[in-house]
Amino acid sequence: MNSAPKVPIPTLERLATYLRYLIDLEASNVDTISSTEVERQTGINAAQFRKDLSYFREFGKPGVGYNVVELQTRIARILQIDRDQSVIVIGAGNLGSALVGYPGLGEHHFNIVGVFDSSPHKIGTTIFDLDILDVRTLKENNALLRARIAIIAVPASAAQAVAENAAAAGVRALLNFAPIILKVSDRVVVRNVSFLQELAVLSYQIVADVRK
Amino acid sequence: MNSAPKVPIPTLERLATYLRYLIDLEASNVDTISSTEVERQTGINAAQFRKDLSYFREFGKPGVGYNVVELQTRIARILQIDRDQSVIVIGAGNLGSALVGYPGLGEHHFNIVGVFDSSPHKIGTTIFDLDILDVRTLKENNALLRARIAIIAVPASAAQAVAENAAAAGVRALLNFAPIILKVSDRVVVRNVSFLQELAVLSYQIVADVRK
DNA sequence: TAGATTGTTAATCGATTAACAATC
DNA sequence: TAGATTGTTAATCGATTAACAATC
Repeated sequence: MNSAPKVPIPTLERLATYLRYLIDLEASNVDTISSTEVERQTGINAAQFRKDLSYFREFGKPGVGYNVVELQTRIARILQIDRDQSVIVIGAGNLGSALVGYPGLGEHHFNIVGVFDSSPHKIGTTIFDLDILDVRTLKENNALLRARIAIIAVPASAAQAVAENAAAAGVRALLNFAPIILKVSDRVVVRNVSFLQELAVLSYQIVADVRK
Repeated sequence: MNSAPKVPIPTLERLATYLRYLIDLEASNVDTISSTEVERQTGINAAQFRKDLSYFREFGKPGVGYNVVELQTRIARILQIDRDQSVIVIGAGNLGSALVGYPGLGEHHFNIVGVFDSSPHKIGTTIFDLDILDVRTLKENNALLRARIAIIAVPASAAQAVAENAAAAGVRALLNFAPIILKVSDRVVVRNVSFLQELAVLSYQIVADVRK
């Protein structure tokens, strides 16, 4: 029964890029687009684009191209962002707060439904109209909130424990901003975002570039 | 003269991970580590680890392993984060402000030396002891600040123009948080961070997982 | 020395790109 | 129909992993 072909992660990442791009095209009243045009505008190889889509059955018309609105709808459905998703944010520091207020989230159906922190000074206060809850009550609260995605924006020293608590509270996916490798059950998917790593790579590339 | 072997990007990313891990090891007073032990603790394949290091000449002693402090020093030097680097942040909204105050940056020699915004309400005020400067004066200011890395934390609609101004101001590397594909000269390196993309991939993976 | 572990070459795996028959 | 462009297979490229001689 498991005939679903495994979709490469880079394909999924590009799918999100295509979606953003298609939203812009729709706003510009473009109704059809070809893979060659996608390449011209985004730099992503036309064959790559077609191959990426081919993991999910047909989308386009040979000789014509892809209908912008239809493709947009299909990609949104594939990524499950055609419907509301509840997300919790753990850690209400500068970064956590910025994420709670991040403007694009709602538009993409990611609804922040809870914010948690451990500091007595923060618990009970609000950010962007959300009460900051005690991280120790994560499990009880998420029994009601039912978020399956959690954003971890706590210091590295707290992140592993937070990840475990989130998993115990029914969370299935973690977006981790703490600079640490989380060890979680394979029922939980993790993606890491590391500012320091990004800057370090850039730092190397500036110099490597000079050598060419 | 161009005999430098091309280092894969994933290798550079892992190098930053190794560095973090080595700093932790040093704090725990471990002085030697083997590639097998690295695999056990980080999940990164031992051969991968050795291969990654092999792009940069020898580090270890056969039969013994790697000296933690020495390896740490060498990786920091490769990534150019053994010395101070000036970084500017463009966009002083929630995200930009959070990045200016991000605690790990200074420890890794990334010094935020300037923050820019376009809003008259923000220009002239301070965040984390830094004056917010007028983004229209980017070029003049960076002639003094001499940052080669810029973090772009402005809305998508402003990002392309900001990237061009940064490049004109001598910036060589961009860490872009705006959800848009920047078009820049190939003298400028870019890395993108997209929260929405990360969440979208997780969103897909939660469901894909169920099918297995 | 014997045991352990490196650095590197070769084998494998997976992702990207090219090519082209099918089709609108 | 002729021209354009898809979906997919095959070729290429590059990264990961395994294997092992060199060496501490």
